[in-house]
Order: sequence, then structure tokens, then C-alpha cells
Amino acid sequence: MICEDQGAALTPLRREVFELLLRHDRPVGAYELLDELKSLRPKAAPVTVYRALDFLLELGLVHKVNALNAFSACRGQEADHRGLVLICRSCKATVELEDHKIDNTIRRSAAELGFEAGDEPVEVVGTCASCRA
Amino acid sequence: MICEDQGAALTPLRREVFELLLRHDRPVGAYELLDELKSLRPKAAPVTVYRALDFLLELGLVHKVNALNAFSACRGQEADHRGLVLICRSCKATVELEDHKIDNTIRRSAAELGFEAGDEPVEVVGTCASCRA
DNA sequence: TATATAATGTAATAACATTACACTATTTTA
DNA sequence: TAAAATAGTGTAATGTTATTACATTATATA
Repeated sequence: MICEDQGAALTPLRREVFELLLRHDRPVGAYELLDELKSLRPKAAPVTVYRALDFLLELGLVHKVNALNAFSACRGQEADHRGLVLICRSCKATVELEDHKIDNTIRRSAAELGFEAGDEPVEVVGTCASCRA
Repeated sequence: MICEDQGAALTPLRREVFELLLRHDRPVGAYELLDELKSLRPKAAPVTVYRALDFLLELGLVHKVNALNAFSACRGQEADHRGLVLICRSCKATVELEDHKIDNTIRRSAAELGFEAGDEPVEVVGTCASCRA
């Protein structure tokens, strides 16, 4: 599992935000998260959530899904967080796919152009099985 | 080249927005585009730009770059617009990479999970050569 | 020409994200 | 341990990106 403090300060606030994210099986917007956080911490403001998210992103405990402007707790089993995330444009569901072969191919192609790919999963937008039916 | 009317109504307004995009060699934000459009059309409002962009996106003349919340004219040589776009997190420069091999591999992996990948290029965020130096 | 449809104008607001500065808690070190 | 430094949080305001709703104008079709 994830969750262990990696030397940095996983404060109660930051842990709360992370645990809220873990409760969802889909990416969640910052303001939705804020609403939920408010039941624990009435003082919470947008920046409260964004700061906690920045921290968690830096630690690699959370991913930002650009296609949805939303955040998801990282469930990856491995140390790095490379791979693909499939995003359904219609129901917003996502599936993580830890395929190092594809990921390495992408990285190599990028490297040929002098470009060093980061560690965020690559986003693939499309349509999931249920929404196609 | 691109630009030919594909049966749909490429009105003056829409063409103007598209041509503004073509002038840039990088993705451009909607509000930056709006500022530029205003010199041609003082009446332009945010929705003016977004509507034109929606139209151009649908036609496949323009891509949205989610990682930057910005839009770029599509320069792809081919009918479909599949491939990769490399995005430098530091200078925001982008490079399009029309690699069907990678793209097909991604699509197949997605398909194994019942997921049908769309036609938007896959975004790879990282660091470009000059910014690494 | 009358009607329908598509496109655009106009205003307001929603959704997402950051900046600036004050205050508190924790850690460091003299 | 007191003073200073650093890290974390509170509070308010604002900046940025995107959409909704409805009125008006232009274009196509009967």
C-alpha cells in the first residue's frame, strides 16, 4: 500500500485530503474535495486544498488528470508512476494502466527529440466500454 | 495544407480565430486569442472565441492541449490527428510527433480494456532540450 | 415572403487556481 | 532554553478559464 510518511511532513490536514481522495474511485475536482473537507475543517478555503494537493503531487501520492481538471490518489503498485491513464470523455471514469513497455517506447521517442518525459502518467481520452454500449 | 472548408460553415469569424492560431507556433490560451481577436472584432467576448474553437475542434483543425489549457492549430499532414504531443513543462513549447506505431500500440492496449481511444493526440509532459541545458 | 435554422451579440456567472500577507506551530541553533 | 528560522495554516482577495441563458442577426429552405 501507499500512505507511509516518506520523511516529509504528512500533517493531519494533508492526510485528510489524501484520505478523501482515496474514498473516490475516480478523479475529483479541487472544489468538490473542498466541500468534503469542510465537514472536517470548516475553515478550509480553496488554497487549503490546493496546497495539500501540491504537497501530495510532489510526493507522487496523487496525480493530476489534466483532461478533467481533477485529482486522483495514486494506486500504482510500483515506485515510479509511469504508465497510461484511460479517461472516458463521457462518464469521466478512468483506468490506470501500468504498461512500462508502452511508456518506455514513448520516452525513447521523446528522447530522440531531446525531450525528457516526466513521471506523470500519459493521458488517453476516449470512450469506455459501458459508454460505448 | 489544411484550411479548406469541409462542407461546414467556416465563417469569417471562425476563419479569423483559426488564422490567429496559425500565426503562433505554440498553443495559445483562449483569452490571449480573445485579445488578439478584439483588434479585428471589438465585440468579441469569451464565448465568441470558445464557440469558434469548439467548431474548429470538431472539424479537427485545432487541438486542445489539456496540460496547458491552450489551443493549437493542427499541423498534421495526415487525415487523422493521432500521435503524440510533447509539452515542455518549463517553457511550454510543444512538439508534435506523428508516430502511428506508438499510437496504435496505445490504442490496442486500451482496446483490451474495452476502451476506445479518441483521435486527440496523447500529451506527454516533460522537459525540452533547451530547458534541460 | 414566411419560416426555420445557424451564427453571433451581450451579460452574467460558474469553475478552476493563485497571490499576498498574517498568524501559529515546529525545528534549529546559539 | 530562549531566540531565530522555517514550515504550515488562516484569511481575503483576485486572477484565469469556461459555460449558461437569452436576445438578435444572418442564412437557408419551403
